Amino acid sequence: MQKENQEAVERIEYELTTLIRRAVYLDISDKKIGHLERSVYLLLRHLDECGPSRLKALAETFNLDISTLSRQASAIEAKGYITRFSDPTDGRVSLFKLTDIGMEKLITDKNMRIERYHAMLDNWSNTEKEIFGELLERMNEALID
Amino acid sequence: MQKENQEAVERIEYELTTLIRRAVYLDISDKKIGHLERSVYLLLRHLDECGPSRLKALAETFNLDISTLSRQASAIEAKGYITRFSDPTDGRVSLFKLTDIGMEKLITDKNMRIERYHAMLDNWSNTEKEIFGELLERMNEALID
DNA sequence: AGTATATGTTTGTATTATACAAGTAAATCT
DNA sequence: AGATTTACTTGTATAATACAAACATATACT
Repeated sequence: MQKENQEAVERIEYELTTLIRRAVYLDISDKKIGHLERSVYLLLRHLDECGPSRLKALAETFNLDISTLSRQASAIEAKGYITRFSDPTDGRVSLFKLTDIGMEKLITDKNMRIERYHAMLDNWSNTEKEIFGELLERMNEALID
Repeated sequence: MQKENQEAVERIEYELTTLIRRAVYLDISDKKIGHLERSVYLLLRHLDECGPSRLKALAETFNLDISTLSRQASAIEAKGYITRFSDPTDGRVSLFKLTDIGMEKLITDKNMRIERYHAMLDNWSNTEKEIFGELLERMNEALID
């Protein structure tokens, strides 16, 4: 079953698998130079965007087991970036929200990341950046099962 | 230091981190339905593209420790997808190459992956796919330290 | 040639992220 | 009020990884 755009799709497959490997490596290196780990960054970012969240919702967002999120959240809480409070309408539920420190960390880290993207994409035209962002967004839509 | 294309870059940063999380998850799910793990897939693909390779070179390619590659390669060898042979010019070096079975596995897996990309990108135009592939390739260039 | 040093790989050990299962606490249903 | 469900935590096992030590082979120096 040969597709008309076989080559383009093969290239996308190739480049995306490569990109993921490199990006994951970059995250690991980042950790060593003081950036937040990706998991922490994503969790803080989610709380910032979506407001207080419970573990179950976070686990679904990140496609991870609740027990994993439970430990992640506890660790991030211990660092003082988030706090936990009881849902007034349901005593079983722990809700998590950003602390001021967490918000500062998030902003700092986000800016460092964006700064790096600026540097990496220095020689791209505005239009190219816009198109890339748009296509990435569509790719992300497509990646949802 | 406000950049003229701040928004586009922020969007790229956002979408890329999201994409990585989703893609990593997809890889884990894939493993469960019979696909090769990403690490195995990448190693087989590299051997196919670059010919017989030594551990040190593989470790550098994937930004992993040599000891990690040593174990990965042994595991893949045990499955029969690659074989090891001595470099005739240097008795210390083990070179790895694909077996016939490994090549078959690689082709099958690659086709499954590409098939899925075809399905995911079904409603993209040819031009969009081409542009996305090209920009991904440039992004990958940019990601090299 | 013989010893010291460098290189390539393997193996031992510790850490981390993860899932699954069992346990605990709180809410809901009857 | 007791049974069931839901939300979370904790115990345990596994896998991927890095770092360090060990081992084998090659190269360099004298």
